[in-house]
Amino acid sequence: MAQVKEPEIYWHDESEKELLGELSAVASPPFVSSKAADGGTAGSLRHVPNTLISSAYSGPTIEDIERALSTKVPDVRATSHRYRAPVPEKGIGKSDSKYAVMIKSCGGGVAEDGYKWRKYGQKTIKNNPNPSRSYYRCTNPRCSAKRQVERSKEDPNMLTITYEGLHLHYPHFHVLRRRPQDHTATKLQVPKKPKLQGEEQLHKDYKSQSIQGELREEVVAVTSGESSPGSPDRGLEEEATLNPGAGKQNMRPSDAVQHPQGLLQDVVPLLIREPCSTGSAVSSYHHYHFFPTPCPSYYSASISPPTNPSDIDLGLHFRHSLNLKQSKDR
DNA sequence: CGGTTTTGACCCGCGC
DNA sequence: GCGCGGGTCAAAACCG
Repeated sequence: MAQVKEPEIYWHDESEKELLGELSAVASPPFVSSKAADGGTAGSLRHVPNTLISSAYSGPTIEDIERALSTKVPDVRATSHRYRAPVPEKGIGKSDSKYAVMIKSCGGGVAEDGYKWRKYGQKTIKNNPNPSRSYYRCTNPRCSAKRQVERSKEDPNMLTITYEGLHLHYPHFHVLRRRPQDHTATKLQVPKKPKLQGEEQLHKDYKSQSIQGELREEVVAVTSGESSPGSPDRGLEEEATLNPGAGKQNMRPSDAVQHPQGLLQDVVPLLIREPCSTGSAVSSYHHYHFFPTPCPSYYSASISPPTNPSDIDLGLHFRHSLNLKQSKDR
């Protein structure tokens, strides 16, 4: 794989150093990837031992983050709400850190991935019968992650989500879930008027998204746990930012129990774990059921371009986990 | 009222 | 140099 280069990341203050310290203990990236940049065949499904998940990741690494943090640049964001995100010619912010995920859309929307995105543009794409590509940027001001969502040319039911950049914070729901009171609040949070559909609704419902506990725990059990203790005194956002988890190499069994949701959401985009959580009905009303309705296409996600034999077929993994859960429920 | 989405305009890289 | 197309900006509209 091409060496991942430095992202353009702007840091505001000394707290970033703390973040760096936390990140240094993290082995898990925000997204599964990837050797995606190494090339391969999209859609190929292979079952790889779970233990390879972390090793298969070839996206931004801690080293990359450290390098990025070592290259401080003037903080444009801090001085102006309007900024033009620098797009380095080379580096993590560009092609090397792109992860294309193909996912079958259920219900006309795109799946949640655990992060909060703000749409900043939309373009019609030439040679694509499907109307447009949407551009999203992570709402976390410290985060330079972006993603593009477009429908596949071949199959309008397939969404191609291209992630670009690196999340330097927890997924949003991770924070919600980590606090018992938040969890309760989330559980009771039901939108009064689910109106929007598809991707739009996704963003609206984002804050009410909760973890589908049972499956999540199953998946975590076969992948990786999270050991960062977290600080109950920190605010949500701060906790999300400064406490991005810890690597499984540091994990103790008790940690997995304490934080059953683990790092999964840090590692696997929720769209893969939960590709059908595309609307308010799913994300808001069914907090404790992985899928409210049968969704035959779940886990049809694949990392693209998949690359080499060490690629992970997360889909197969999670399908397996889901099957376990469904059998239990029967 | 603050955050998000929409959407036309603008910027910029690339190919010819 | 020019045109094209992808990516981003930014003001207005929308929404809770």
